[in-house]
Amino acid sequence: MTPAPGRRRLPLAERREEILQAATELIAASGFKGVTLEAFAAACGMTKAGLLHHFHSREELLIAVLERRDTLDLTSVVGTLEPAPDAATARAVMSGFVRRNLAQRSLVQLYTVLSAEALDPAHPAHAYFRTRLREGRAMLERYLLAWHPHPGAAAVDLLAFLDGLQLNWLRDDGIDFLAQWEAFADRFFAA
Amino acid sequence: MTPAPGRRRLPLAERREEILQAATELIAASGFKGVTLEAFAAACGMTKAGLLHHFHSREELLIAVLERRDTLDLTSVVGTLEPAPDAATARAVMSGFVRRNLAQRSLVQLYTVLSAEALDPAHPAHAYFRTRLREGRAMLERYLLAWHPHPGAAAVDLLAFLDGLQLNWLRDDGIDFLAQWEAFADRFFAA
DNA sequence: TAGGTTATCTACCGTTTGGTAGATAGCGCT
DNA sequence: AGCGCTATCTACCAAACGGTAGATAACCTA
Repeated sequence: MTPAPGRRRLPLAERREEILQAATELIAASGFKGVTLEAFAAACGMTKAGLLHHFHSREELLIAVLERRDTLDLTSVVGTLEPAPDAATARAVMSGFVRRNLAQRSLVQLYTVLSAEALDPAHPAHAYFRTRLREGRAMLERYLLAWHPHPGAAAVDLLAFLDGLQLNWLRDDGIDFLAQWEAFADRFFAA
Repeated sequence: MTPAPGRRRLPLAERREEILQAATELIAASGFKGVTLEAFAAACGMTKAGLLHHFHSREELLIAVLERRDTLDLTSVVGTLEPAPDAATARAVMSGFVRRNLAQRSLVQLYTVLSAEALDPAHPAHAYFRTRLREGRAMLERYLLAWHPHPGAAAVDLLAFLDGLQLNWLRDDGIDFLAQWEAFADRFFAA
C-alpha cells in the first residue's frame, strides 16, 4: 500500500503539471484575486512553501497557467487546419474559438477578468496580454488579407465584436452567444 | 483668515461631494484596487476614520462613485435630446457616448476593470453592473424598435461591439476608436 | 545499505489594510 | 455665552497574505 502519505513526493515535471492543472480550475472558478497561495497549494495536498519551491511567486504561477492554457487552446483549435488564407478558413477558425469558449465559461471569465486587471502597466500579466492581442490580430489579418478590402480595420472590428459579445454574455447569460455570433459572421463574411 | 485649520469641518452634503470628486479622480488614475482607504481620505485632507463617517465602508464609497458618475454622464449626453425613437437619434446618442469616452480614457478604464471584477457575483458592484447593462440595452432597444427588423439582437450587437472596441482600444492605443466606430455605425444604421 | 540530492514541511516574519472605540472640537441655536 | 449635535481625530486591532529560513524525509544511485 502507499505508506501513509503524510508526505507525497513527486518528480519535478509531474508535480508542476499537477499544480498548473489544479490552479487553472481554481482560478476559473473564483478568479485569480480570489485564490490565495495557500489555497493553490492545498488543492494539490501541499503547503505554500512546497508550492513556492516550484513557482517562486504567485505571479510566476499565474503566468505559467496562462501560457499553458494558451498553448493547449491554440493547438486544439487551429492545429488541425491548413492555414489557407481565405474567408471560409477564417470563419471556421473563429467559429472554433467561439464554440470552445462557449463550453468553458469560467475559463473565459478568467481571461476576461485578468486581461482587464492587466490594463495596468504594472500588472504582472500586462505584457502577456498586449503581445497576445497583437499576435492574434496579425494572424487574423493574414487570413483576411487576400479577399477583404480593409483587412486591418476588419480584424479590429471582428476581435472587438467577439470580445464585447463575450463580455456581455458573461454579464448576462440570457444572451445567445452562438446565435449572435453566427448572425454577425453571416454579414461579416458576406463582403 | 482661515484659523489654522488643523481640522476642517464641512456640512455633510458638501463633504460628501468633495470626497466623491476626489475619489473619482484617484480611481480613474490608479484603479480601485490600487487606492487604499487612507489614500482616499488623504486626498481630502482627512483621515480614514473621518471618511468612514460618511461612507461606512470602502465598498459603499465605490458604489457611490459609480452612481454619481453615471448620473452625470447620462444627463450630459442624453439630457438635451428629445427621445425620438428613430435611427438618427440613436446614432447621435451613441456617438455622444463614444466621443465622451474618447476624452476620458482613464475613467473608461475604471469602468472596464470594475465591470470585469464585478463578474464575480460576490463583488460589491455586481448588481450595479448587471442592472446597468440591462437598462442600457432596454433603452437602446426602444430607439431601434420602430425601424430595425431585429431590435433585440441589434441592441446586443451594438453594445457588444462598443464594449469590445473600447476594451481593445484600452489595450492598444494604436486603434482609432472613432474611425472604427463611425465605419461600423455607417453599416449598422444603413439597414 | 549508505549517502546525497532535493522535494516538502514547520515555524515564523513583516506589512498592509479595512474597520472600530472613544476622545475632541467646530458650528448652529437659544 | 453656553450647550448640544456631530464631523473629525488619535490610537488601536485583528486578520490575511506573500514570502523566507532552516529542518526533515523520500527517492535514486553506487
